[in-house]
Amino acid sequence: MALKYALLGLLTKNEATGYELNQQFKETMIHFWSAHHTQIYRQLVKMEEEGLVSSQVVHQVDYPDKKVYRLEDKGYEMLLQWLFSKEILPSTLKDDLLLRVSLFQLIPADEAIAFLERAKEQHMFGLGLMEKWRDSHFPEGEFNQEDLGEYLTSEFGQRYMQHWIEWCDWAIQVIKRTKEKGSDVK
Amino acid sequence: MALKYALLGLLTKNEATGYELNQQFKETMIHFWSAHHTQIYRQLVKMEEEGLVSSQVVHQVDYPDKKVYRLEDKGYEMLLQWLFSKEILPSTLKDDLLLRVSLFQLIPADEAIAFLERAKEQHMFGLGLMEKWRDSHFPEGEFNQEDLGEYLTSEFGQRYMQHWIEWCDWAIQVIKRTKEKGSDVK
DNA sequence: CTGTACATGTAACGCGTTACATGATTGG
DNA sequence: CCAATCATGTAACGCGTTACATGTACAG
Repeated sequence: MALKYALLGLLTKNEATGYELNQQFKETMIHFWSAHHTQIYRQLVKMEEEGLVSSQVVHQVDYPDKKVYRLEDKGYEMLLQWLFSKEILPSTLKDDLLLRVSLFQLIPADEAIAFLERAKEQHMFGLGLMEKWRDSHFPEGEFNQEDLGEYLTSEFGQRYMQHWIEWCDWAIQVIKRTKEKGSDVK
Repeated sequence: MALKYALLGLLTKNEATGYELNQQFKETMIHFWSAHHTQIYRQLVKMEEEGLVSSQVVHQVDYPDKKVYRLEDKGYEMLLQWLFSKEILPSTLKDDLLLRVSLFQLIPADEAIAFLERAKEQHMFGLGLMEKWRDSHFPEGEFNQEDLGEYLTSEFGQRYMQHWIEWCDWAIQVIKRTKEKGSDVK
């Protein structure tokens, strides 16, 4: 159900095509969400059937026609209701990389360390992108009231990346220490 | 595909019933994964068809019969192949709570603060559970080589909770500050 | 007498992922 | 000439969630 609210939320800022909504997902929601364009198109069709959004086809000369979606009152009401009423459940992770980490006892220590070092690089790269994004959107940490949500979640994303990187360093040290102790561990 | 590997991974430790695998998910994989028992039963049937695991029905007198699954060589090989070969992609979050945070500009500041305070409590509760679990499984931070993966991922889970809690404190302060400045923000 | 744990599932539906399809314009 | 970008989708399949179904034993 949450993709629906994500799309309604984006449409509170501007009317947009499915394509543009997909771009916005990749750009701003990367901090805490992801969605494929196929999901977005599917969801938009459903939401129009339910009367939450409406669409208008815009003819273009040099480009293919596009379909612009606009938020309807019913959609806005549903969004606000969700924002106020839904209960708060602790968030759960679901992470492929950590699943592999949880089985590190099955592979050699060197493999495990190499894995963590590559994972660290990936997250450092991600952090770099987020920092750049924040600098261009909120220079000097300044933000407008209408961007409050984005400001808060982008900080979350950045801290999450830092947490990952720090944990990688910690985990690498742990494995190196158990390696030194050698076979007398266990 | 990942649930398959999670189950194969658990079965490297011991043979188990679907019920027990579900318990183990809730207990140890809570740090980075979740799965419903219905998924687990469905996946086990498929894995048996593929010859990755085998099962044996054990009759019981006072309880219903149970079906014990055991890892087969083919399953173990597939698991190791996955552990070694699959490329490393940066992890992506998907979090309902953050989706709501990203729309905080649509609700009053007091509501937003109340939301964050409840979210903080939830994560403090989660942290407490994880700390208890770690103390009982790894007293004094000691662990056996065969538990390396669990040791590393449970640290990740704990740090993740701490990161959440710290971010909540930060976000609450940000909102309080914009509230003070009042209408001259924007 | 009620709820919880044990133990295993089916059915229905919705979300997530991958592959495929089409076809124009612009930049290197 | 090739790749990328703009723009919109269908189809197939697998994963995730919720509701329902069945029946016993034990603790409070």
